[in-house]
Formats: sequence, structure tokens, C-alpha cells
Amino acid sequence: MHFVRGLDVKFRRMKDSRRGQIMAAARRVFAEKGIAVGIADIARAADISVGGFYLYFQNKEDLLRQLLDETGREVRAALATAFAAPGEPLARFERAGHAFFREICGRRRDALILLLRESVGFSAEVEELRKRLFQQLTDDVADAIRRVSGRNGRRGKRQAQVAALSIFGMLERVAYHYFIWETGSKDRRKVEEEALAFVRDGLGSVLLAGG
Amino acid sequence: MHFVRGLDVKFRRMKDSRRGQIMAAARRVFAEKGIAVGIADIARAADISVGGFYLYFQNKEDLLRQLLDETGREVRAALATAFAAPGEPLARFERAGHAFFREICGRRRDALILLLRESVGFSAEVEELRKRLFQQLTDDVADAIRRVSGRNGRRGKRQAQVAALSIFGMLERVAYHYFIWETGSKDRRKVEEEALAFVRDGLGSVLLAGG
Amino acid sequence: MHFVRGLDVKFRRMKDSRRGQIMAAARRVFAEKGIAVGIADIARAADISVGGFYLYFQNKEDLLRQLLDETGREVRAALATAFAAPGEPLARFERAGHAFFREICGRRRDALILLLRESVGFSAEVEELRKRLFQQLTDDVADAIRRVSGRNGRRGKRQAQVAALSIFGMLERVAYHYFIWETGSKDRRKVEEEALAFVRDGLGSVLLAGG
Amino acid sequence: MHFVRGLDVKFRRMKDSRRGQIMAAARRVFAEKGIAVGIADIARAADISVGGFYLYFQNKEDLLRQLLDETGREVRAALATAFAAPGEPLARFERAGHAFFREICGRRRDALILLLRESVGFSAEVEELRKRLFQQLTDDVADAIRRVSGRNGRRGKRQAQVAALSIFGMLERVAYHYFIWETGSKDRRKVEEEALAFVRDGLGSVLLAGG
DNA sequence: CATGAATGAGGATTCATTCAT
DNA sequence: TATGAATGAATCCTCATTCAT
Repeated sequence: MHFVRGLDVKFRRMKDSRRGQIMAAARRVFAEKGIAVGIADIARAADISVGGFYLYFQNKEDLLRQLLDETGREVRAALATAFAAPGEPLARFERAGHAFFREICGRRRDALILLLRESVGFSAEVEELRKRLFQQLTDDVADAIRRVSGRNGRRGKRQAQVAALSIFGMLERVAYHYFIWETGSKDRRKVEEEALAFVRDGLGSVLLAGG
Repeated sequence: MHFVRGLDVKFRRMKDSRRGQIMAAARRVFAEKGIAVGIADIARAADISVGGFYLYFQNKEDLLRQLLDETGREVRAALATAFAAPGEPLARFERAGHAFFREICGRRRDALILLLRESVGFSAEVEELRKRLFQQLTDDVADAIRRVSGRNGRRGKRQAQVAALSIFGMLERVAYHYFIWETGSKDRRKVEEEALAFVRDGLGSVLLAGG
Repeated sequence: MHFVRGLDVKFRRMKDSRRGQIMAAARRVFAEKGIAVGIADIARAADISVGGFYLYFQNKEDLLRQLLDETGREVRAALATAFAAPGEPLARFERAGHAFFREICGRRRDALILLLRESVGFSAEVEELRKRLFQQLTDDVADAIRRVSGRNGRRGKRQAQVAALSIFGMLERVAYHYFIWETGSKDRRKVEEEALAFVRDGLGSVLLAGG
Repeated sequence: MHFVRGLDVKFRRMKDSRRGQIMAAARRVFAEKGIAVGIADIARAADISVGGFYLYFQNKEDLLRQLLDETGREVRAALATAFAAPGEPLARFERAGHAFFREICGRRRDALILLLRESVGFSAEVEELRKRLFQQLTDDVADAIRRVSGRNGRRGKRQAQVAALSIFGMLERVAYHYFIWETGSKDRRKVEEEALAFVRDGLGSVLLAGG
């Protein structure tokens, strides 16, 4: 039985690695040539046959869904980890912002492009997934804001929700500008500082308003 | 000859009206069914033949380009007009924000969807156009910020640029959330207030920092 | 208006002729290479592009459906015409039998192959259509038998139904053998005579039983 | 050596049982989902791997061929056994007819569907096999008719051949109608009676003609 | 200017068959 | 013998674009 379980695990891993290999290739190809590339291109980039692709994904939309799920998990994890470390509330928000720029924009440009550009408007179902994903992310942040501000009334909730949306919107557009389009100032450290200063100020009064 | 010129003008107008008719139909159809709809659908919605479409637009991308240009002009105009009226700097920014929600999100949902969802990642050329468009918009705002703050050094420029990007990012995501996905609070007036309060706070220190 | 109607009619005809051209080509190709041929083969045989095919038929199944409908109408018409002429009941049945061999097997081998071989088991929907078609044909014959025999009780109905089915079964298998497989005796006139003699005898007692 | 032979025999048996297991599963699956199902479905139904399938059959067509052969043998055996028992010639034909309905239609619906629906038009080679199979079956019956009628001239042969074909055609269509489509009267006993009465009458004069 | 039938390249997906293990 | 992942040719269908009328 051990042997069989061992095999099982081994196969599961192989399967996972194959799947991961395709996902990585797809992210690369999507980022470079756009999501309109054919399955053949993805398969080629993943060193696999066209039929092989369909062994691991039901169809192109399924691949995109898994890619988005993964990206969503990564972003949430990066933000949550950075936010979890002890410190002043505002400092923790700021750390989370830095994490977004460092972990995601800096290290996962492919994922960023997928999330902000290539997956947009792909299909109704994918759009629904994007919506859920953004809701999770903004809910996470809105919860954090509410916990810090202590405001739990309808107004407090809406305020936290809007603040969370605003923060994400800022991060997104700044990321799109500097990391996807690679426009404007090349000094991303400074850009990062300014952007987070803007967040801090916007957030500051939201948090203080509750005190 | 007058007659001929008259005809000419008339034809130019007819041509313009035809073109406008197609563009309006396209915006409607794109917003409803996504940019993947065929030319046939657009032509049907515009009460024109498929061949007729190609008399007014070189191809689908050309249509999209013109649609985006138009939308860009409208947004700039709405913001510029609102900002131009006299008053305190911060109040003028706020008015521009209100104009975005009222004029664009409220009255031009089709254009909003096109700008933020359907045109994203369509093709390299369209993406280039989107980039230019966003640069114009953020440059407008950044200029205004710089004029008010008086800071014209490299740092001031970057600061203004980032602030402008941040403001647009916020407006975009809030618009996407409440006007495209139509999620969350139904009280858009209040959402608008909160969002603009956030902008005001973030902007406040940028402007004051220069004083 | 006459002009416009004229155009309309002309276009309808052109469209019909195009459609008919494809249907004729398809019957030929199906009979020769089997229904598994690709749309490309059908299109080539019909001197049309692949896209052109889809201008006239929703998909392959739609083509098959229309082909079967047409064949069904032809067979019913051939039998009905032959049966309608005056004469003794048995002689009229016999004439209908001759019509089947002459009009359908002799002149429309393609249609015969489609009906008895290529359309079999294509898809659930087509099988449903085949079922309806055979029911119509056997109902026609069963009605004729009942009218002649005068028996309208449950037993008479069943008897007529089974006799009609039997007749069709005979005609089909004889047709399959001699006209599709082209096996056995080459003297089809004589085969025809023998087969119809068999029908006459089987039918004779059914008809007389009622007297 | 005994040991080895024993093993050999055992393996042969295992091989046979494996093969039979696959054939049984295939008949079931073909009858239910149509012959278009993939090898994977058949393998799953037979509790075997895809690769395993190819240890016992060269390819899908080979499976179909063996399935048809088997079905042919069964039908011939059922008819021959029923016909072999002593009695009046006509009564023996009738018994064979009953055997067809009882043994084949009633007990082997899967085989019936395969023979009359799923194997039709599969490929040129399978069609050839079907042709041989039907020839054997009709030759068997035609021989029996000839032996009873005593007519051995060219005309007698043709007459017997056509009569045999007619009988099979009737049985087939009645079977298709009542046992495959499961349409019409639910009282299969009575249907069977009527159908065989029809055969008896048709056959009667063929047999008597020779006397 | 206007039409819409026609084109055909391109993309998604399936499935019989093979082969390394 | 047995497995099932891998292959890739084959097929269906769509849609931007053209062009004869």
C-alpha cells in the first residue's frame, strides 16, 4: 500500500508539475503576445503537444480561470503576509503596499499583465471570476480598515469599501503605468514612495475619522 | 458650383452622420455583448450593410480607435470644463471628480465600458492608443497639480504624475465596481462623496507639501 | 414594387439554387465516400468555399436534416402518385412498389444510400428524424391498407401497421442488396417482379381477411 | 512442460475472457451512446486501460468486426436451431421467425442495435463484412426455401433469394420499429404473430409454386 | 455610395493510436 | 501483460475582409 500511495503521490506531483509547466508557459506567452494566441502557441511554449494541453485543462477558459485563481491567491497571500507583521496600522498598510510593488509588480510581471490586461473582457464567466477576485481583495482590505477604524455602521462599511477600492485602483493604475507600459520615471523606488504616501494620506483621514 | 459645394457639404454631413450612427451602434453592441461581436452585428445594429461599414471604417480596429479617441476627448472635455470654473484649487479638483461620475459614468456607461473593459488588450496598436490616452488624461491632471503646488522640479513632476495616476486609478476602479459591475452599495451619491473625500485627502498633502 | 419583388424572387431562386447545388454535391459525396467526409470535401464538390457552405446550412447536421426531409418527400410523393391512379387495390400497391424501384432505386441511388446507409446512427437528432420519416411512410401505407381492408379495430390497425412495416422492410433490404451493394442477380426487372409478388401474397391475405 | 502448457491454456482463457469482457462492454456502450464513443469509454466500461484495449484488438474497426462476426454467428445459430427441429416446412420457418424475435430482439437488444444501426456505414471494410454477413444469412434461408420448394433452376434460385431477402427485410424493420425505436404497439407477442403471418403468406405461394 | 454573398485563414477541440515504463 | 500520458492529424466552425453588382 505504501508503494501504491507512493506512486500516487509521485504521479500527482508529475501531473501538478506538468500543469504548472503549462501555466507558466501560458503566462509568459499571454504576457508577450496577448491572450489571443492559439492553444498551439501555448503548447509549443510548454514543450507539449496540443492534445497534451487538453489532458490538463478542459479548454482555454479553464486555463485562464486557474491562472487567475492562482494569481489571486498570490496577491492575497503577499498582502496578508505583509500586513500581518506587527506595527502601527498605517505602517502595516504601507508594508502591504510595498509588498504589492515588490512581490507582484517586480517579480510577477506576467501575472500582473494577466490580471490587469489580458483577462479583461475575455468572456462572461471569466469576468465573473475577476469580479469575485477583486471583491475578495477589496474585502480583505476593507475588513482591515474597519478593524482599525472601529466603524461598523452602514456608513463605516461603505467608507471602508470605497477606501479599499480606491487603494486598489491606485495600485493598479500605477502598476499598469510603470510596470506594464513601463512609461514615465524609471525610478520605481521613488514612484512607489509617492504612491504609498498618497495612500497614507487618503487613508489617514479615514482611519482617524473613526477615532 | 455653389450647388456642388452644397452637395459636398451635405455629403460630408451625411457621411459624418452615418459614421456617427455606426459608432453609436458599436458602442451599444460592444457594451452589451463584448468587443468580440462580429462586424455583422454592428452593421445590423447600425441599420447598414456589412459592406457599408467598410465605407466608413478601414477595419474593426479603426472603428475601435475612433471610438476610443472620441471617448478620450469627451472625458478630457468634461474634466477640463469642470476644472476650469473658478474656485479653490481643491474644490476644482473635486468638481472634476463629480463631473467624471455624473457625465461619464452616469451618462456614458457605454463609453466607460469600452474604455475600461472592452478595449483592453485588443491589439498592440489599440493598447498603444490607450496608453497615449491615459497619458494625456494624467498629464492634464498632473499639470493642474503642478500649477497649483508650484513645484516644478524633477521630484515635483514625479509627485504630480503619481498623484494624477492615483486619482485616475481610484476613479476607474470605483467606476468599474459601481457602474460596470454594479456591485455593492446602490447609493452612488454617497459612494461618490467618499471616493472624492479620499482623493481630497490624498491630494491635500501633495498640494500643501508645496506651500 | 414589381421590380423589387422581382429581385426578391430572383435572389430567393439564386439562394435556392445554391442550396440545391450544395445538397446535390453532398448527396454525391456522401454516397461515394460516406457521411464522414469533412465539410471541406462537400464544399469542394459543390464548387464553393467552406465559409460559403455555412451561408446555407447551420452545420453538417442541418444539411443532413434537409437532405433527409427532401428524400422523404420524394419517396412519399413517388409512392402516393403511383398509388393514386385508378385500379384494383392490389394493383395499386404493386404500382407503388414498381415506382419505388424505378423512381427511387433506379434514379436516386444517392438518396437511397443516404436514407438507408449514411444517415443511420449519425446523431440522436437525426435518428429522431429518421424515425418520424419512416413513421410517415409506413402510416401512409398502413392507412391505405386499412381503407381497403375496412378493418378499423385495434387489431386491424396493428395488422395494417405491421403489414406496412413489413412491406417497407422488404423493399429496403431488396433495394440495399441489389441497388446499394449491387449484389446478386443483375436482372433487376425480374428481382422487382419477385419481390412485388411476395408483397402481393403477404398483402393479399391481409386484405382478404377483412372481407 | 505440462506446467507451461497449463499456463498457456490458462492465459489463453484469460485472454479470451478479457476479450469477451471488452466485447460485452463495447456492445453495451455502443448501444447506449452510439458507435462514436471513444476507446476510452469502452475501456472504462470494460474495467481495463486504454492501452489494454489494444492488446486484444488491433483497432476500433477490429473490435467492430469481431462484434459483428459474433452477432452473425449467434443469429445464424438461433435460426438454424429453430429451423432444424422436425415439423412442417412452413411451421419450421415460423419457428425460426419466433426465434429471431425471442432470442435476438428480446435477449440481445445490444447486438440488434449494433447490427442494424451502429455498424451501418462505419467504414468500407465493415460495410463489406456486413454484406457478407447478410449474404450468409439470406443464403441459409434461400437454401432452405429451395430445398423445400425443390426448384433449382435459375428462376427458382432467384425467387428463393428474393424471398429470403424479403423475409429478412421484414424482420429487420419490424425489429427496428418495435425493439430499437420502441414505437407503436407495446404488445410484442401480437406484433410477432402478425409479422410472421405476413411471412407465411408471402412464403406460402413461393413454396407452393414449386409443387 | 450601398449591398451582402463569398472567401479562406485561423482557432478550438477530439480521439485513435503509440510507447516508455 | 498492463498502464495511461502523450501525440498530432483531422474536423468543425467563425469572422474580418473583399468585390461584383
